[in-house]
Amino acid sequence: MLQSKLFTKTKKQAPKGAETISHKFLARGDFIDQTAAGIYTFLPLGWRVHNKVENIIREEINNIGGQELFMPTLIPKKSWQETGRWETIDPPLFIVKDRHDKEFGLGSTHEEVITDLVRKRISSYSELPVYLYQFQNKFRNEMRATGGLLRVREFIMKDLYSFDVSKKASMDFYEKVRQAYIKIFKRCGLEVVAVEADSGTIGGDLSHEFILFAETGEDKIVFCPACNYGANIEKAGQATECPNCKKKLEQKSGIEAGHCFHLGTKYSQAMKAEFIDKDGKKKPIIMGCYGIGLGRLIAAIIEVSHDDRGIIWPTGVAPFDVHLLSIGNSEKVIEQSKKVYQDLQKQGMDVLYDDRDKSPGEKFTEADLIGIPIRLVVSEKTLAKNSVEIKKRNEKEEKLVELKELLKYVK
RNA sequence: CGGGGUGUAGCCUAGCGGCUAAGGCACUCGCUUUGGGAGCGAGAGAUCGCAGGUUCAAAUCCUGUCACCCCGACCA
Repeated sequence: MLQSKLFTKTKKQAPKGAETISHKFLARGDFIDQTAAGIYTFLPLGWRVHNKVENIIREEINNIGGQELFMPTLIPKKSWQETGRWETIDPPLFIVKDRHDKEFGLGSTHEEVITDLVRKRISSYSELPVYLYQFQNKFRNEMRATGGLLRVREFIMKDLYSFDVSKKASMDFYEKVRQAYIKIFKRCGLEVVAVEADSGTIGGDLSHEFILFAETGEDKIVFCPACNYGANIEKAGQATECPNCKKKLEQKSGIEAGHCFHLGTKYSQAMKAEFIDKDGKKKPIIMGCYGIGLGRLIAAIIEVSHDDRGIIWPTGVAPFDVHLLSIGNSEKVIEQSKKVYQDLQKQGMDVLYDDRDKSPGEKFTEADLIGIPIRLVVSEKTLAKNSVEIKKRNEKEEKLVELKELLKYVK
């Protein structure tokens, strides 16, 4: 894409109110725009990142047998009442009325809807397991939104629901999701730990949070550096030594990047989602649910991957693969830049080409802020040596490579 | 929801009873410039969040209201 056509514009100063690093850089790079408290627009660059992250998650969840579907945002009161959550959900639902005064809760989580789907279609053990997921807007009526994308009131979540015939099968899948999550976070450049947590109003008998250690995190956890045991501080209570290895526990703060719940039969019993087992008896389906908030994940990536100049996107989640800058506006430079741009595109690379008539300093500074992993420069200087300069965002030194060798270095 | 804070041009800020509301970024035009947010000149852009009040005079003081931010509580 030509940067001269890019809708968004970077800013020298972050808007007032932006306090966390991720919020400042997302705002300055014009990845997002605030519409209201805790409600954001993803602008073209931000949405590209969002799509990259979404696709990583999609691949990994498909790999463990997930089938993608899409459920509605408007969920009738009746559905929530089946499980009693119309009253008990906290933070409370956003409630809207239709023109006949009928009430709906905007989806904050979809156990009721999906359990209804499954009970209408599943009747035998032979039809299980099923693993269903979606990417969908979630609405959370929080008391207060904080930290840019870290805690918002509307966001897109990947929510996966598992339906198994036995506790053992369900726990095996729970473990598979855990492994898939580790892969997802790794591909996003994050090292996370799974810690024991409370299951809140979602319910169930077992729950893990995937925590990324970061100063800006609002989740407090205790962590055992010796054996990697961890627990949410509410779950851990007053414990000061590790229940596994008895070593001293450390307190850390972190960002909750994902959450797994083993629900058991909480929803299937309430909603009569049952199957006929081999022995001919009706049994409730064993369920689990698994969420990742995409916006928060994106913010988390920035919290751990940046320098004082801007974002350092890990390869794979960056808005573009390559940022090509042309310095100087001689015919030769422009012609050669265009050629490099086209050649890279032919190779299937996603290239942002800074074709604007701006000062070099401005282009460099903006490139660092936006944080695309590979930066190429075409200028009189590089052309004198028949070369292109290449610099990785996460490295200090740039180097010259010959034009004909370029593809080897970029791929 | 309790406590604190802030609303001035698209963004960041100055002005805090007194003349035509000031500066930086961004924007438009011209010339220059081209390896780390360029220089000079010209220009456009604001009912000072909104409503009411006090005053000869209100961006400035008072009351109300709305919005946003921070701390706390809450958090699927």
